[in-house]
Amino acid sequence: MPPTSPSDVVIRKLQRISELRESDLAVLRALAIEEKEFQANHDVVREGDRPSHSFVLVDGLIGSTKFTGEGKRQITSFFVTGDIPDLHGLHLSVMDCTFSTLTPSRVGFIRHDALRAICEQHPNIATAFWRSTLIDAAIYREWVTNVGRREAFTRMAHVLCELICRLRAVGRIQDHVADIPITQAALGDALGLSTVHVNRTLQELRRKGLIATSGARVQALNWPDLVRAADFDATYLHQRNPEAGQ
Amino acid sequence: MPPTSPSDVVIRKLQRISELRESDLAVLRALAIEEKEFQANHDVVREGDRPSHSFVLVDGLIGSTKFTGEGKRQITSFFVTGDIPDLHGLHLSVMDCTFSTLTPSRVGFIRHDALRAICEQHPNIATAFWRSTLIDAAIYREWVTNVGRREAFTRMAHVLCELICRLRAVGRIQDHVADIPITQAALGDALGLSTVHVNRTLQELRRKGLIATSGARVQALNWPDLVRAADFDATYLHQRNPEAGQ
DNA sequence: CGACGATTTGATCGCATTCAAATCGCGTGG
DNA sequence: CCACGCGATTTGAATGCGATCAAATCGTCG
Repeated sequence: MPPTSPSDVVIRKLQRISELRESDLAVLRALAIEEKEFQANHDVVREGDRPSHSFVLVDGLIGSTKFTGEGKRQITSFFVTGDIPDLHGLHLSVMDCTFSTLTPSRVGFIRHDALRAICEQHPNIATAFWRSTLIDAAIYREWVTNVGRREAFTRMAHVLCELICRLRAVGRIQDHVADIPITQAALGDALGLSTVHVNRTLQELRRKGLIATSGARVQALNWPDLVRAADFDATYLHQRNPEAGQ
Repeated sequence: MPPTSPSDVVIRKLQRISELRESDLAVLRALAIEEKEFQANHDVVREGDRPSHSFVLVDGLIGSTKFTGEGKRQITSFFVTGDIPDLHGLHLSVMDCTFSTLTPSRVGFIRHDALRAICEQHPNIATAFWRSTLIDAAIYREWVTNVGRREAFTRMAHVLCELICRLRAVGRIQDHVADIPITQAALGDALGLSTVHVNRTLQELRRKGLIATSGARVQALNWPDLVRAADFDATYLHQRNPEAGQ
């Protein structure tokens, strides 16, 4: 099969979250997207930038990150294949966060003026993009709760559940096995925990038989129990067919 | 002067964050909004609801809240006059969080179908509404960072700075004096802290001469130092004229 | 005055951090 | 093929920030 084109990735993403007409698809297929590769731990867009493009994540894992004045890093959300992490840049001129690759990634850049033209002429597509940013916001909300009110064990289980659900939705998972070469340090930055505690928490999850890890691979050994331990309810992901691939 | 109409509040809000034409204003002025009063600590919209309206906060303070399985509450964001907290409900059918009043509040309900019709016919207004939800998302992002990586003292100072900035932007503040009858318990739920620790943290802020409180009133005694202590940078609020009223 | 919610204080506990060092895993070069 | 280097993971011990529990005080409204 031919390599997936970036615009296909965008189309599939929008189809997962909203209803598109055949005419909309044609418009999106014609969208010019410039592809680029990044190694792990590279900034795609930086806080303070005033970008003229947004980017779609074609493959890999990206984090929206912020730094405190003390230099501590917080990852405020993950992004997987199909996501358009900085779509908000279309209407917010200054970036208030940095988007960094957490694994080697392929991204496609889309000109803002092209997006604006499409949104103006195709309200249906505009709504789909809008909806995409709203789902991102829903995830941020859940993360506030996760970091603010859940203890480390539950918190860790919760992000893992989220990642597995989102990766499954984009076909990146077989049998609850996620191939995520994410470091424990990055997990800590996402959870507001120290690396040391991330390590111990993962050990506890393994000891309880909820997950198995082999290198970068994380496997949910007992999905129902993991979900329960995580206090996880996928509603906030607003997936149209959440049970797909269960 | 005549009492402010809900649609005026909406118009002012949108004007603060984007450029509107005279024709847009006329459309918005014609928007039907049904006003309602709520006491403090009442749910306006609940998690799980599938509302047919969104609401604008005409006066008061509202929190977007979530509960963990253990029954712990997290406030994921505050909303002030002019904000449309559940605008995301326009494109996300199921509510993933509850909106509760933190003080007695006046809110105005706007039908989704009316909003959809406007957005379809006036891309300019649609963009303004979209932008409003993007700013909400930016605030959620900052809160993840605040709760995840800042210690109690800085964290508390940070929310206070945010609240003061936002209240000032809507003319609810004279001389850094905010009239916010918010309980320490609610502050704790917003910060992911216990009520006891909120109390002690506020005492520390007072002891250092950064704030003064008298009942519900919070006063920034030394704005530059408070901002510094808070590690606060208002960029994420995406206000068009951030220095207004400084 | 009485009542109830909010604030304040004191004492103890525990989860997670911090610091330090050892081990593992893997790619590179001798 | 082995030695080396470097980043990631793991382990141990000590510390501390904030939670929890319990009780007193304040404030306001009926």
